Amino acid sequence: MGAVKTKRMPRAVRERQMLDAAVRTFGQRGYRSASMDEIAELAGVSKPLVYLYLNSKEDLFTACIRREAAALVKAVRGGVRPELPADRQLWDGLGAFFTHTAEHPDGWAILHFQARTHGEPFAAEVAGMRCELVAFVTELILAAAREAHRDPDLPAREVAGLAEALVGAAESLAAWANATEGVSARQAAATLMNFAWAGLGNMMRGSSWTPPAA
Amino acid sequence: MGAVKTKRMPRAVRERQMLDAAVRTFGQRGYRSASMDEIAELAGVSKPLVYLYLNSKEDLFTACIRREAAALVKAVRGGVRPELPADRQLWDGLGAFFTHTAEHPDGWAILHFQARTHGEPFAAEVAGMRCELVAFVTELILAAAREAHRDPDLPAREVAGLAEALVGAAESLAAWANATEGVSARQAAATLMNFAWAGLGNMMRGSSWTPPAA
Amino acid sequence: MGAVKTKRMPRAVRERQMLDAAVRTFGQRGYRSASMDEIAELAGVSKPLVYLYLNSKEDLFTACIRREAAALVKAVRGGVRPELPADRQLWDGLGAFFTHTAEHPDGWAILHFQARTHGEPFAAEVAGMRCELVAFVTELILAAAREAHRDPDLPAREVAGLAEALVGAAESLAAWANATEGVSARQAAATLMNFAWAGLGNMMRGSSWTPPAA
Amino acid sequence: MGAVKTKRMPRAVRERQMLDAAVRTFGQRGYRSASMDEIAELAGVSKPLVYLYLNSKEDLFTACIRREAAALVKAVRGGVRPELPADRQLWDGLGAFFTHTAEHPDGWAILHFQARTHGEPFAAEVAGMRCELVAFVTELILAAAREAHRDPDLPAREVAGLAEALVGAAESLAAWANATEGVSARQAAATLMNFAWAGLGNMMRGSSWTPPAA
DNA sequence: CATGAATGAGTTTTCATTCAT
DNA sequence: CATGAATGAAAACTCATTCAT
Repeated sequence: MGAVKTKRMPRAVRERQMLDAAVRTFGQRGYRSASMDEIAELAGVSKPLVYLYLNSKEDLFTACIRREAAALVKAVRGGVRPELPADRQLWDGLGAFFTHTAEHPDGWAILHFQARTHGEPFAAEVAGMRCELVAFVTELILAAAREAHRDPDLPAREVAGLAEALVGAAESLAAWANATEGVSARQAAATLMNFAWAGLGNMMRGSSWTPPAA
Repeated sequence: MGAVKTKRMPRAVRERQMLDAAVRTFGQRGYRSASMDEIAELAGVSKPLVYLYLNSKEDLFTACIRREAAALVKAVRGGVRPELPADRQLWDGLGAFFTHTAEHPDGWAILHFQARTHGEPFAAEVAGMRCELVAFVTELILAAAREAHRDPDLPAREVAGLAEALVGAAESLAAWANATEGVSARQAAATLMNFAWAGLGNMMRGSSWTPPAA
Repeated sequence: MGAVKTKRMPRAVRERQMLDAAVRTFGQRGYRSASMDEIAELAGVSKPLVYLYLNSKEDLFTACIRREAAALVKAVRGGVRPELPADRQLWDGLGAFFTHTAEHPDGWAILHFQARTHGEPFAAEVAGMRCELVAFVTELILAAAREAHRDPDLPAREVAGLAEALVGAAESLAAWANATEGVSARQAAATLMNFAWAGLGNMMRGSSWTPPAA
Repeated sequence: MGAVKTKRMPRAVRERQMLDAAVRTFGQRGYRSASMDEIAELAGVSKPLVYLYLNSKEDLFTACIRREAAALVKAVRGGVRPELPADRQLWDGLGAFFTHTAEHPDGWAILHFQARTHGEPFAAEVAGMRCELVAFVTELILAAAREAHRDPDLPAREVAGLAEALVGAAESLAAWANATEGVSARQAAATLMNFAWAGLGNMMRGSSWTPPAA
């Protein structure tokens, strides 16, 4: 395991090794419990080199978050083809999401668990990624409405709520699917797709559950 | 006025103060970052007293989790009246859930973020509570099916998936509602209720979105 | 075990219980590792009472040393009958010594191990007891010389050395006999008696091993 | 002059300094009372460095025991010349023993007092060294018997008892010689040598003190 | 560039000891 | 008398971080 003791590698490669090690360590131990010693050792470099390239533990963690967030967004966006119908795009996007999180459990642990539990600087970083995903889902909802020849003037607040709930449910299900034996990415996607499509149909039909007067 | 340095309080009172301080500190700083010093100071007692009453940081954290989990379950169960129809019960339960989490943000942070990111002993504690909530939702789904004079032989796996997604979405929305200015517990509940009711209707109708052959 | 929760016992009894508990705890855990909490609990009294009666941990330990030292000296002196010949007295004294230390292992641990490893105040206390024993042995040696109609002008320094070596050997053998399965007090005494009697005979005969010029 | 705050020394040197400081501190204060702070300060380094090189207080103490035990055994074995007669070897060995313990009082305190009073892991370490010494003495006793043209079938148990008593007496006398003004290593060795030689002669002659019927 | 050597500041935890009731 | 409530002080140990070489 670990990197073989090779010398004089270009900086970019070294940095990648460090980030790999950091993601793994942060993902498994958590931000506070992970030690720079452990990360440096796993990366196969000396500690001062980590500091030279990545400044501090905080910066290192931030770099991890950014890299993993970008990778996730790229995977989701790259998983859909814009020329297909909206429902198919949503399906493909969910599939890509669950597949990516299942294949990068440490990265997902960082984004979902660690980054949000250690103060503003990190939480904000993840919030940015979440925004992108919510925006992406919102687009798809509106596209679906257009395709159904519905007036695009769906109530903005409800669309926002739907998108938010959908992303939130996806995040929860990702953890569940990762942890539960026998639940595949495809099954998780199917469960959620049904959920989402029903809610969306309801909304476009204008029919909804009416809360009591309270 | 305020918490003047009062001395010699009965043990039960002091323990409550300590737990209050601990919940707040753990919720805001995270398990590892929270220091026993800070907790003791916030509780207005010396550190040795915290150890005398609560043994260790681990035990203290566990005690926090238990108390907050019990309080949340009690709030949800106490928010519904079993003689009402199932949909009304679900609505009331969701309302109670969002209200309670909004009113106890630190407790919710502990349950949702901190406890799950710091190893088995803690995660298991929360998993117990989650099970109770999922079971509660599952009951309601089945009750709703009965009330609609549907055969109660809904596919178990789908009901489980629905309940899981619903609870997961609720958990995510709780954080969102807490963080987003202008989103009330009532609104969060409404969004989710619509979502849930549509999914449930779909399921009972047997209609669902069909994934492509892939 | 422990003392049954009885109230209002005379001070002397309470003190005895505390010393019993302290001897046991100090003997097994060592001076530093023994905690006042543990001692108080084992004695079946509250901690402040221990302080009321015995002042401090140091004083408590000193009291233990004194009691156990006195008991040991009393056992040895009480084990011999002055009207018997010197060799029989030595034999009986050694027997009493090994029997007592075997029957009071915690007390012996305090005297032999703990008291000597924790600084002057305690070491001095034990040194006193040792002096008594050495003096006792010296008496016997001189008595033996008299009985053998030897001039009592044996070289003082050699007598001192012999007594010292004898007591030292006895102390070491006590630990060895306590720890080694199958070595009884009687056997330990026999081994040492042979040793001693031979050395004594040698000395009285004036014959001794002569060191090289060096 | 003196130990000016010198920096950046090779690891081996620093380790030696730390062990020196630890032996001194443990020897004088005892295992529990010695603090890592004090040891680090006496060694002229920071505490983390002590932990970096020697892991824990337990490991540090074990390292001390090992070093001092090895040094003592080496001194004794190195003090004798195997080509000389057995009695001369015993004399030289005792001399080396008393000289070494007198010159390294802290090391001897660790071996004789501290290590044996603080639980198995440490006691076992010393027991090993003791075994070596007892074995060495046993060899010499048998050699002496051979030189005296005695049948080498001395009773094993008695030889063991003699060796044990001899080593025990030596250990006790070492403390006595260290503590008593005006008792040199040579004198201690002479006292014990007489003792031993007489006992040995007795044993080879088959004559011994006979305990009363009891 | 790369690294072995080094540390300041902080962590959890324990313990002897004292009062107010 | 007896005790539950409370703490100051210090212990072992860890970690992010920096230089001199």
